[in-house]
Amino acid sequence: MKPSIPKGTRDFGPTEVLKRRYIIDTIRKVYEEYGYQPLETPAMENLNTLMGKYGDEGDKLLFRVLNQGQKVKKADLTALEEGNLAKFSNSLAERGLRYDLTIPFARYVVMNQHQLTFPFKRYQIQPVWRGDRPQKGRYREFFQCDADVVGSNSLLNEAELVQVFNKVYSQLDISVTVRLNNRKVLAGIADVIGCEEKMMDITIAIDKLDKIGLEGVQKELSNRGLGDDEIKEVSNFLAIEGDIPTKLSQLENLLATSETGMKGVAELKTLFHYISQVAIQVDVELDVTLARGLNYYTGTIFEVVANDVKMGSISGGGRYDDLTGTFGLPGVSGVGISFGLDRVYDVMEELGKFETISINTTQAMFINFGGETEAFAFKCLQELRKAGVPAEIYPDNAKMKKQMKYANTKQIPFVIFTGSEEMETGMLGIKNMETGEQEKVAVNELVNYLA
RNA sequence: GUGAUUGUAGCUCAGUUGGUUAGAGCACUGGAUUGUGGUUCCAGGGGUCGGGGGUUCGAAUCCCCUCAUUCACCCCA
Repeated sequence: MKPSIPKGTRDFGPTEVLKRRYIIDTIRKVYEEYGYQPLETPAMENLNTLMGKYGDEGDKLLFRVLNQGQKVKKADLTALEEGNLAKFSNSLAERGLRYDLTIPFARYVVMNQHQLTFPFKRYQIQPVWRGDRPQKGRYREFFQCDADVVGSNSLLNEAELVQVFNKVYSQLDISVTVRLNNRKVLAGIADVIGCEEKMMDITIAIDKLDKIGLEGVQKELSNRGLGDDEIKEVSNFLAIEGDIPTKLSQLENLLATSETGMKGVAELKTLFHYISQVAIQVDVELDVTLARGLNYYTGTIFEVVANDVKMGSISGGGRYDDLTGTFGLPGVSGVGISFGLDRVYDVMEELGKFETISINTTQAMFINFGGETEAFAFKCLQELRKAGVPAEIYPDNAKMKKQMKYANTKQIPFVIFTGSEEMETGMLGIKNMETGEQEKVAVNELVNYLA
């Protein structure tokens, strides 16, 4: 048979793993610097934990884990006959692969509420699964790097998360724009035009502004059932321009009649004030058209895009006022962000940011000359490892050329010769693979030489 | 779920209006060089042309089906 892996999944070879680890380590260190603590949850959750949390689209994209053993008898064949495929497929599975890290976190918080000290700050770097059609920057298995804080309404949390974006992307040397908005502002827009129930339709439409333009948005609003006057009012919001204080005051004017909207503006004002107090190198924008994010966001919304690469958002996040409510713990507010590891990787690859990262860890390799010298080299090797120097010996007495080629391909910086002559004199030949120079070094000097 | 795209050696790709034994570069193996890689030269191995069916004297090439890929829409990291 021809070997293959499932659609939208990937193998990661040694160099890819090292590059991915570099990104993960960068994010993890910044998270820890800001007081977030690690958490890991199972790949699988009970389906009822997951269902209904991500909208209809999300439910469709959930990977279900088929029931096994006696549980297959639970299959609802009546539903199948009636053509109710959704009901039928739900009867086949009770568990599913996690779709994001936020819902499992909420579940964890509720289950452990009495053990946790609030505000609780956690980070989580694990894979998630979605049954999308793969395309650029979109995979069926991908890593998210989340940081969330629950049990605090303070906008200082939001400000710190912007700092986290700033620090991580500065360290990774990616030029990005952090876009900010507030769900309450979006609700306010629907509010002032008297279409509260159409908030989702409006946000989905205006979110496409940069993609389909003003006329496209207006057309979409019309398709979604808005009248001409209402569309005109929405257009006023799309026309907001200028620096952040200007935008905020324009928003204030337009939203004056909406309590919710004004609250959103006030929150944005506070957040931008906090941000202005600290050093931020990346671009931070207020974008009224930013609507993206999952259904449960209620306050601040974050999105990060790379400035020099055409790719969807590489990070996102937001505040959710009642995330744990569905699990029986109402009134706990949280805010969090997520880095899309795979997209960050793709961006860095496209920008050539990995060229300076070393793909090798082995510092020295012993050539294997066979016979007694093999054991001698093996013994010398132990000295290096004991001193913490990553080293290896070529395991077979292969041709010199083959061994050298192996060291060269693996980019091992030093090759050590321990033939019969070296064994007698105790002076080992050590070759610098970069310069091609070779020297004689005593066995007990090896560690110092390589240090 | 919708619409396109591309499938030829391990990888990246040529392959003319359908015409002899399907090619190149890189990679790999051996040799020039029996204790010295990365440069050079020589030689070699490696192909169900994604799969199935059809048209034809003849198909990598044209038609149909199918599978896979990539991209876009929807939605999202």
